[in-house]
Amino acid sequence: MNIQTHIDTAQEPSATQRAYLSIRRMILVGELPPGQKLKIENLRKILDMGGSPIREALTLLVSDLLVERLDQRGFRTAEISPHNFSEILKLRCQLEEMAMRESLAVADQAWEDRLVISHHRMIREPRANVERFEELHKAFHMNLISACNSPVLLKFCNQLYDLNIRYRYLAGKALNYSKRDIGKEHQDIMNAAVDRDADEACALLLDHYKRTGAFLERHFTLEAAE
Amino acid sequence: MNIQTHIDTAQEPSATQRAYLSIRRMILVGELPPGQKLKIENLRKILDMGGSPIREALTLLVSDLLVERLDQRGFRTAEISPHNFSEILKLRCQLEEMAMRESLAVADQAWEDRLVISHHRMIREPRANVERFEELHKAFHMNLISACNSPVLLKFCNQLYDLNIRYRYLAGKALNYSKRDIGKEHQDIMNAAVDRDADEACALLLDHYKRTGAFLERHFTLEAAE
DNA sequence: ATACCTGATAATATCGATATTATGGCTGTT
DNA sequence: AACAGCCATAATATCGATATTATCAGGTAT
Repeated sequence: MNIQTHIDTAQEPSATQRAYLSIRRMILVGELPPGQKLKIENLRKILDMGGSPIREALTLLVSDLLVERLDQRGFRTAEISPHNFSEILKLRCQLEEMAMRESLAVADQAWEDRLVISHHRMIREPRANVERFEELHKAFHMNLISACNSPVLLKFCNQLYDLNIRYRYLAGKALNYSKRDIGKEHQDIMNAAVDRDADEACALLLDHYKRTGAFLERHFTLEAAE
Repeated sequence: MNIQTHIDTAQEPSATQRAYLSIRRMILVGELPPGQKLKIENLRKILDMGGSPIREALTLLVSDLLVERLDQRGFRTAEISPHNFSEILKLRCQLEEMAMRESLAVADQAWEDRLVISHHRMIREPRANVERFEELHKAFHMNLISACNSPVLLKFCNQLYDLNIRYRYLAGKALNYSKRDIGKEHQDIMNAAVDRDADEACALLLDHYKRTGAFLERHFTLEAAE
């Protein structure tokens, strides 16, 4: 429910857990569009369970900022807006820079191993399987900052990552990476990180984010203007 | 449930809302000590309501980091530790500085009015009524940064504020303000803010936090060593 | 004596049903 | 014709009960 990007305690998940993961996924990939009303009855049928775990899952999603609760009028998926996107991008850059610097300052061998492994897995995954790739992509980015000795900061970064990826999914095919070599960007960031070169790693990371950000910003601003 | 520090839609609150506020208060002021098991049955008796709103309130508190959920073993209040305290203090300083600068950069007359009013109310409140004073104290601090056009950042600051205040309550009477003039510190921060002097306001604010922080840090570190 | 298994107990997680509350169309009035 | 108030409908919020799961004490085997 929280961070646990790399580990996954393979237990039979509770109904709440299943509901949380399912609904979260549906929101992130856009199956449930922004502003969509979330009727308990509907979700019950889809997920085949009682109302209580659904309510609980939705409540968890509220604090992830992926769902909004209205007085006594139920839940709906969070709205999107150009401003909200800019806000998330900006915060993400600031918090991840903090986290990166702290992480690199105390990073040990175990961290380095984690990082290299997650990078390897990411580049080995065919880009065709979008959701799986995004999962590995997130794992890589979270591992960069994972040595940072601040669970709360990591939690915030994790949340912001999810909020951001939602916009990426919503932009969907419109995303145009043609002028970029994403693979090289990742490689360079990792190299700088392994060298413990915080300035360089942060510069590359923020550039990595801002490139995609600038594109998406334009995309959503234009779309909102329609 | 979210920010709403200054406004309060005076509607009859739902059972969930009541449970959330009650339990949150009990954790913050230390009536429910750190690590305390939270049995639904107990809370039902105390709050006189069904189990569902309680569960939902506890779920909300999980994402406030005030409550922890254990697999299938229920809930308990979050543990405390010197390291956790330092982490919160540090994050708070960094995030509030960001928020303060953004807030002052775009602050308008309405913001200034809000700030002055909340300051006035705070200094008028007798310190005897601790909980009421703390409420006003929080309102003042949140108002400083309230013009910042970033709801997510405000939400984070709000959360961190609550996590921090919990430590203050736990230290309780041990808190020794004798060498400080808290009233003047607040006044100076407000003056700098009203002057839109971001550097000065931030310097004073961080000093304000770090003074209390340094004391509490010592307090909890010593206590943990016992 | 220690460790492991087992059953009784207590607590949780979940469900189905009910009471409460919002919504939207309809009627009557201005 | 437009608007306000009202009623039927649908959805939510909440409750009480049940099934599932963890905990812990007591007993047995090593």
